[in-house]
Amino acid sequence: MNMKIGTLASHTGLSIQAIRYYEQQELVPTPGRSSGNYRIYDETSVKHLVFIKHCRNLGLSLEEIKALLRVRTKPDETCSEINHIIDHHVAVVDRRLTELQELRQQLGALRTKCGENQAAKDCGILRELFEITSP
Amino acid sequence: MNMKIGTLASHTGLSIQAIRYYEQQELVPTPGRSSGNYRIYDETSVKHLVFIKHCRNLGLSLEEIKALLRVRTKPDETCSEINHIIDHHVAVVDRRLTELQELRQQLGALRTKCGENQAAKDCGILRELFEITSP
DNA sequence: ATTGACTCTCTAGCGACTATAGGGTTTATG
DNA sequence: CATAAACCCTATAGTCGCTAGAGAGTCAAT
Ligand SMILES: [Zn+2]
Ligand SMILES: [Zn+2]
Ligand SMILES: [Zn+2]
Ligand SMILES: [Zn+2]
Repeated sequence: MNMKIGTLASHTGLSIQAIRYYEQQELVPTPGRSSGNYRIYDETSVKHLVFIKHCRNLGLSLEEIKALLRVRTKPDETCSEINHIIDHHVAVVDRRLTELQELRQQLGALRTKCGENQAAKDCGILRELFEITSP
Repeated sequence: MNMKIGTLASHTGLSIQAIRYYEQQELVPTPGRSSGNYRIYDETSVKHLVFIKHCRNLGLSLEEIKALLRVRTKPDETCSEINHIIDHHVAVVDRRLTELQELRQQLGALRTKCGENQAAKDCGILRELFEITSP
């Protein structure tokens, strides 16, 4: 049942340093220690960290995850903050998507300016980068 | 013709600190100094920094920009490295786009799990985040 | 002479870790 | 039982591309 940090790391797929970092940032409760000062975890710790990992995979920041975890400890309050966080995050992702799509298009256009191996002084990409004034 | 760093900053739209940072990272040549130890720039500096700014707007890293600038100083070599950099960068952007699109879809699906303000213990979002095991 | 606007260097901070150094602990093997 | 391998500890520095600040110096105008 009990395990040390290495086992927890392989059970969760997180790195040992990441787990210690989450502890320092107060996303996970301070674990107990063995006689040799090793951190001791159990199955609850695994679930807790898998929750965090899943949120990180969705791109949530540690502060956002912290807020979700806080709400989880107050099961009788409303979950409006949760909806708020997800909605905000969706908006951020949408904005970033739009930016990246524009970028992609500009890069594609730029790439067509050079056929293959020309002399650098004749390279259409360099010319374009040097001449274009603003996006 | 000559100008100090503040003027250069407003001519290029970059911050003063960014310009000094580019100098430190050797993306721009060490500028001359006035008697009072102020950096002195000219029109060439403006073009140089606008080039950098344009590349940054395309998401290129400072190292990539450094490589482009190096090629520009060797006008008789081939521009194959330039194509290489752009191609690599397009690939990075494409990968990131795919990731973000998946993320967006997962977030959208997650958001539908909660109607509006329920009690936190009944919130479908929290439940989903806690139960889903892997992406 | 004193303000104010500008500039200088140096340092710390952001986010979310990773990597290293220099130790201590536990476990397995001979 | 001794030793080596594997594991763990803390503390610190580094990543990237800047931003923000402290504390000092310079230059123009009033
Ligand atoms: Zn967010
Ligand atoms: Zn070319
Ligand atoms: Zn790139
Ligand atoms: Zn809810």
